[in-house]
Amino acid sequence: MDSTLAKGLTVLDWLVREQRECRVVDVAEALGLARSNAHRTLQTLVQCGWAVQSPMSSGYRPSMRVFELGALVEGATDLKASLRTHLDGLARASGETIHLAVLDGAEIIYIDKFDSPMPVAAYSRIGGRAPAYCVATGKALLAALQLELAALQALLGPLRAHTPNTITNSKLLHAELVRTDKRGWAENREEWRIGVCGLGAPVFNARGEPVAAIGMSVPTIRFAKARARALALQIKACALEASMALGARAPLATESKVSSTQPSTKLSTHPRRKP
Amino acid sequence: MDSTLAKGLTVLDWLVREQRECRVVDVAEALGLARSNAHRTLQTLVQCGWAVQSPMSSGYRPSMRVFELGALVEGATDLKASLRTHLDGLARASGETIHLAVLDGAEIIYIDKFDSPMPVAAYSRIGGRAPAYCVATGKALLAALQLELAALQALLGPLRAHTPNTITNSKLLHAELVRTDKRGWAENREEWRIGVCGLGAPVFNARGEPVAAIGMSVPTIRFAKARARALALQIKACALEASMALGARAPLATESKVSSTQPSTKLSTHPRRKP
DNA sequence: TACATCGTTCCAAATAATGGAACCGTCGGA
DNA sequence: TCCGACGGTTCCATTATTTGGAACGATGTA
Repeated sequence: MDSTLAKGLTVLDWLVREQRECRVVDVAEALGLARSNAHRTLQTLVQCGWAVQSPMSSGYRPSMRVFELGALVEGATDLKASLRTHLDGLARASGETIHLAVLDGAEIIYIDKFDSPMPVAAYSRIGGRAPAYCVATGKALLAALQLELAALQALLGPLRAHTPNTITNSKLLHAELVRTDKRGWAENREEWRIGVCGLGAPVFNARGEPVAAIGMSVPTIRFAKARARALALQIKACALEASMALGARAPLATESKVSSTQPSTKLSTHPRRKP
Repeated sequence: MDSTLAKGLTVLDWLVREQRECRVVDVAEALGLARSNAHRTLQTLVQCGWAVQSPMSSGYRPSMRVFELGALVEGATDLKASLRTHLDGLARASGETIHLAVLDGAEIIYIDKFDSPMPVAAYSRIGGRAPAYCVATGKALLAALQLELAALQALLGPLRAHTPNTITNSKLLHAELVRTDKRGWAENREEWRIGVCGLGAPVFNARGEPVAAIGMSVPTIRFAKARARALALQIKACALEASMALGARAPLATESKVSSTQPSTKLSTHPRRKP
């Protein structure tokens, strides 16, 4: 373990999250480094182009290179571009806030967002995170992975309650995920933030792998049963179109003339994976 | 200069740009490191959460944390969100590809993009770069900085020609930037890519600082004089609205009843800075 | 079976990082 | 104007870390 590298990455991370111009002493204090050490580390970051130093104040900020690399990482740079039209359409049709999210371990990260004209209570940000098992996009992605109970438990660890509605029993969660995968969309009823419900559906690539989820955040007031159902179908349709745009194969017709060699369990209406 | 840190950052950078899962030997070869060294460095990146190792192939990829931090860096996370409506409107009104870009040294970086239904020859990517003096967004931002000739030369260095139309004389460039700042929009006539023209206008924040530029890429075929002019006025109007949305003050009325204490040179119709 | 490739571990030698001290510039009172 | 506090930067002997060759084991290939 290269401790100097770890130290430098910590400094960079801290610098980014601090969201303001930082001085040498700030870094030194915050991370418990000697002034000279903090100074040298920051200078190295500057020389490597990961930070910039203000010529007058001599304070430090992260450079745009971090943004540049971030944009590259989301291997989905094109994914985002290809799906933007779909998301925009959904945003207009529903009038609600729309998200695009990917799974990162036990959390989801929002990679794109369309704000509703009617603002939602919960504030979300591109690059922001949420526990996968608490939000609709996360549940949609987890469901699409079709994990066994044990694998699910291993991935998520203990389920913390964030509201009284959070599902904290992994067996219940697993059962819901199976249902979710079958019907093709996920639901969140104030399981992450009180006052905010959500709907989500997975998007598959040409290889049939779930690569992202389309989500919708809806204030509970506007989440009456009939409307929720209508929105859910909208999302599901949108996610299906999006999958098509990525080259996924069409769902298995009307499920009536499917050859009987197909396994009957867990048959969902999505582009198939694990063929 | 912490060389271990520099090495680690190089590895991370390389890993991100490689856009594929990389093995220890790949890194070792590409960067001239000993196998054991590359291995330890990658392990450190994984332990610090900047990379992930595939459990089966044991190959390495950058983690979503890099994306997360990138999104945070673009201090403009909210800038992007606030301007998205404007950009979208402009994209629809014009039918052309729209960009949002910020200045990073002598280059601009695209931080948002709306693709035209009629595709442009030049391919651009969110997170992509271009020389500021060759593209409309870059010229709009440079113009808004109101640099003296010497400062401009210092910032840009020698001007390389990327097409026969690229402006390679810094005096000519400076003169054009002064004009650009006055009229409120910038133009690029195949100075970066043959076949592609562009228009751009700066967006100012509440403190009157130029924070981004709205740009439009138009194939030369659709860039006839009359249309170009019409589009330029659209962009200028859009950028002004966007500036307002960020809290910039309105331009100085009709420039008629402006107090005579104002310096007469370089007076532009944008929200003022350097008060 | 033999061979090649690659990930990983180990360790003594070589090198780089560390942090205290000192220096210098700036700012804000007294 | 002088003083003291603060913070950025430089220096350097001590210390701790990184380094890379060698070796091991696993996996795949001729």
